[in-house]
Amino acid sequence: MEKLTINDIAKISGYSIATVSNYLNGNYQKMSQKTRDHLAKVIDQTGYRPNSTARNLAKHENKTIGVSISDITNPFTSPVMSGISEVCTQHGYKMIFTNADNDQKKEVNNILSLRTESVSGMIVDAVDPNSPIYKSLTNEALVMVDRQAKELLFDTIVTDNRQAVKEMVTHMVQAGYDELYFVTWPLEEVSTRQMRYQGFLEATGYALGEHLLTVPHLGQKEAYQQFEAQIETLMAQKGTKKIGFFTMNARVFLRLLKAMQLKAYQYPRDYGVATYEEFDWMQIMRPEISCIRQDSKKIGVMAAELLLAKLLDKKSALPQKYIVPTEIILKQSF
Amino acid sequence: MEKLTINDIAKISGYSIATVSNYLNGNYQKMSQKTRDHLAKVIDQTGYRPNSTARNLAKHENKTIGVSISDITNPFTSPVMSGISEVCTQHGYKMIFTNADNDQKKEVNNILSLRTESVSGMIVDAVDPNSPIYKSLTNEALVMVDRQAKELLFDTIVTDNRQAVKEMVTHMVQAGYDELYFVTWPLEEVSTRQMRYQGFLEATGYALGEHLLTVPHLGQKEAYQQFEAQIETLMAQKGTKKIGFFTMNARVFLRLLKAMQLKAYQYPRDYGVATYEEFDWMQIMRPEISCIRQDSKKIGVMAAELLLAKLLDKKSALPQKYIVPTEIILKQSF
DNA sequence: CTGTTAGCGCCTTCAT
DNA sequence: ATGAAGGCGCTAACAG
Repeated sequence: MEKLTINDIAKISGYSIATVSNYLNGNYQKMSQKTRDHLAKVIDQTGYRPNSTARNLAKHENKTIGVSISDITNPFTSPVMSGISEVCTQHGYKMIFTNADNDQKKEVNNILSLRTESVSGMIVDAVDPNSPIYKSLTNEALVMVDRQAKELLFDTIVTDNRQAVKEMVTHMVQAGYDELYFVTWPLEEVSTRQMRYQGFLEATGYALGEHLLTVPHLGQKEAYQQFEAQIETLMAQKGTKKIGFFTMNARVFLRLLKAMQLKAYQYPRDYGVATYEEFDWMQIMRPEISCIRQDSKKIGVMAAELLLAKLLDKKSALPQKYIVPTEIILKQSF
Repeated sequence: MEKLTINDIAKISGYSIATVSNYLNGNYQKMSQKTRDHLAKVIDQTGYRPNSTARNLAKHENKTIGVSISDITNPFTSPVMSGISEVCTQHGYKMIFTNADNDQKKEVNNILSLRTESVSGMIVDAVDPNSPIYKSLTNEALVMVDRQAKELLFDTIVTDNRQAVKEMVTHMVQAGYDELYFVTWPLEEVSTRQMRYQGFLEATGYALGEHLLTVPHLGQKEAYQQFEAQIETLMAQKGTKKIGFFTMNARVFLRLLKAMQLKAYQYPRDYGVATYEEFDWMQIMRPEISCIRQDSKKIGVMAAELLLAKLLDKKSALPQKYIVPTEIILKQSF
C-alpha cells in the first residue's frame, strides 16, 4: 500500500542507496551519526517502508515460518498456534498458516506450497507424519508437533501420551474396575492414539486389540449408530460388573457420553470414565471429570523456540523427541 | 529448501527461460504443444517449483492476505479461520496470520507488520475496530469481521446479533419469566456485546443499563468472586419469582453455571438460561441448552470471498455491512 | 565513511 | 513459436 523505494529515499536524503540500505539493516558502524540521524528523519517523515519481498529475494531469507495444521477445528490446535505465534512475533518472524482439514492430499499441497514460498522453516502438526513428502525436507528447518513418525526424521514435540494414560488408567484399575475399555477414533497409524492405547494396555494388562472401542469419525452416521448399539449391549450385559472407560480425547468423550445418555446411564453410578484432554467446559460437568491436562500452548512455544534456534545454528543434529509433561486431574467421574 | 531455478529448467529442457516462464504462467498459446509437453515432463521430473518471492517481486503482487485475529483462544476463531483458509487456498492465496491476544497494542503492531509485508489485502477480527490505525488503511483491500466500528470504514461481516438475541429473549419472556438478566463480559465499546444487549433490551423492555450482570474477564479472581456473590444474592432473594438469564457467549455461560453450582442451583428448576453461541459440548448437557447457533465458518468464507473479489475489481465502493444469519435452537433450559 | 555494481529469480516487452 | 535483455527493490561485496 506504499510506493516509495529505497531509491527515492536515497535521492531525497542525498545519500546513495547503499548507505540507505545499511541504515535499514542496522549497520550503523558504516556511517556517521549525522547521516544516520538524517536518514532517520527522512524515513520517518516519508513513512517509507522497505519492500519485504525484494529484501527477501536479495537475502534468501524471509523471516517467515510455515505452519501446517492438520485440523484447525480441533480445539487442541488453538493453544498450539497461540504459542507459536507468540514466540514468532517476539523474534520478528511472521507465520504463514495452512490447514489440511484432516486430508492427507491437502497436507501434501500445503507443504509443497510452503516450500515454494521458501519459508525459513516449518512447524508441522501432521495428518500423516509418515508421508513421503517429508522425506524431501530436512531436520535443520522443521519441527513436528503432536504426532510422530515411525522413523523419527525431525525433532518432534509430543506429550507423554503413553505414560500419562498409563497413570490414569492405573488409578482406574486400583479403583476396582472389573472391566475397562479404551475408546478412540479409529487407531489407524496415528501415533498419539496408538501411544495412548499402549499406555492403557500397560496399565490393564490386556492384550493388543482387546477392549478397544472405536468411534467412527464425525459425519459417518450409520457407523456411529453401530457404536451406540455396541455401548448399549455392553452396558446391558455387564450385570454387576464394575465397568469403566477411558476416552482418548475430548471429542470422543462427548461421543461416549451421548451414547450413554440414550439409555440414561450416568457416571459414576453406572460406569466410570476418564479422558485425555481438559477443556473449560469440563468444569461444569457434575460430577467433575477425571482428565489428563496437557499444556498445549507450551507445545507451540517449544516448537517455535526450537525451530528458531535451529534456524540460527544451522548445525544439523540428530532428530530428537521432546516430551511435554502432562498433569493427571483426579475427580469423581470414576 | 530447493535450489532449482528457472534457468536450470531452461538448460535442462533446452528452451529459453522466457518460454519456461510462459509455460509457468499458462501462456500456452505462445508455444507448440510439443514444447509444452516437454516442459511439463521436465518440471514434473525435477520437481521444480518457481520461487514465489522472485515472482512476487517481478509481478508486484504477492497473493497473500494478512489475517489479524483478536484472540485465537476464543473458540469462535477456529471456524472463521477455517473458512478463510479454505477460500484462500482455493484461489491460490496464502495467508499470514497474526494474533493480538486481546491486546490493542499488539493489534496495532500486527497491522503495521502486515502492511510492511505488503500483503494484497487483510481480514481483521479486531480487538478495537475503532483504533486510529485503521484510518491509514483503505476499504479496497480490507474486510472486517465480527466486531464493527462505530463509523463503518470497511466492509464488515457480522452476525445478526441484535435480532437473534431479541428473538431468543422474546421466547423467554413468553415463557413467563418475571425477571431476566443479561450476563456479559464488560460491555466496554465492543459492538457485539452491545448489539446483543440491545436485542435483550428490546425483547424485555428494560431500560439501558438495567438487568445487566457483568462477568469480569478471565484471571481476575477477586472480581469474579464478587460476581458469584451477586448471583448468590439474586437467587437467594428472588422468592417465588421466575428468573432467567441470557449469556452473551459460551464462556460467560460457563461462568454463570459455575456460580450457580456453588449453591447447587439447577436449570430449569431454579432458573432459566439461554446463551449466544453453540458448541459441541452443549450436546451432552442435560437438559439441553437453548442457544443461538451462528455459522462462524461462513463468516470466514464470506470475508475471504469478499476480499478476493475486491482485490480483483479494485473499484472502491462504499463500505457495507454483511449479515450472516443465525439460528435459534430451543431446548429445555428455560 | 560512502558510492558502484553485480546479482537474487522471475516476468515481460521486443525482436527474430 | 522462441530468445535476448532489461527491470522489479533490495543486499552485499568491493572500491574509493
